[in-house]
Amino acid sequence: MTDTGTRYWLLKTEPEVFSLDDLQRRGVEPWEGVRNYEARNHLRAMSPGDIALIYHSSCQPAGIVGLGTIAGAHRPDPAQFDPQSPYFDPKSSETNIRWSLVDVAYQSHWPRMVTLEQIRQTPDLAQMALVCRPRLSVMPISPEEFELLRGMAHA
DNA sequence: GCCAACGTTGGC
DNA sequence: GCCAACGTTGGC
Repeated sequence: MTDTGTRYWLLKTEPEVFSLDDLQRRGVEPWEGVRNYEARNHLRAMSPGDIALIYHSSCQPAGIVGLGTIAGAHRPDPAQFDPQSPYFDPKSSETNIRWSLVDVAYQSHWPRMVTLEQIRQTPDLAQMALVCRPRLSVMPISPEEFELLRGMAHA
């Protein structure tokens, strides 16, 4: 019997490029441009209905601002085949699809942002890849971490 | 298959 | 905008 429980993921985005407000306006957005194999493997492990914690990076303050849901199975990222795209990858082909994306649907803004600083100051969150692996842009979140973060957002 | 050079990420 | 950390590339 495979695990069918809801899983939790963290997705980073630079709000100057694409923010949670943008996701709310769009409704659903293809999460394109992930070009790191570990992050890609996490995308490929996602299932429809999984929860995405949306994290704003490269801004002041950085932190988790709300939630999305994974809206469909992963699929090839079309940008890898588009020479006009900044995410073009000449080594990708139809028979060697290097990069994947998932579609992310807007769910909610949290009542208050949970900042990176708060996360760092919380001992039970010190194992998060966000802290230990600062350059990873897609990462799994445990149910325990999710509940703790959700509580901080609603405190 | 090692590893130096290079490019990118992301906090500050 | 700086720069440390670190993932990726490519010459050997």
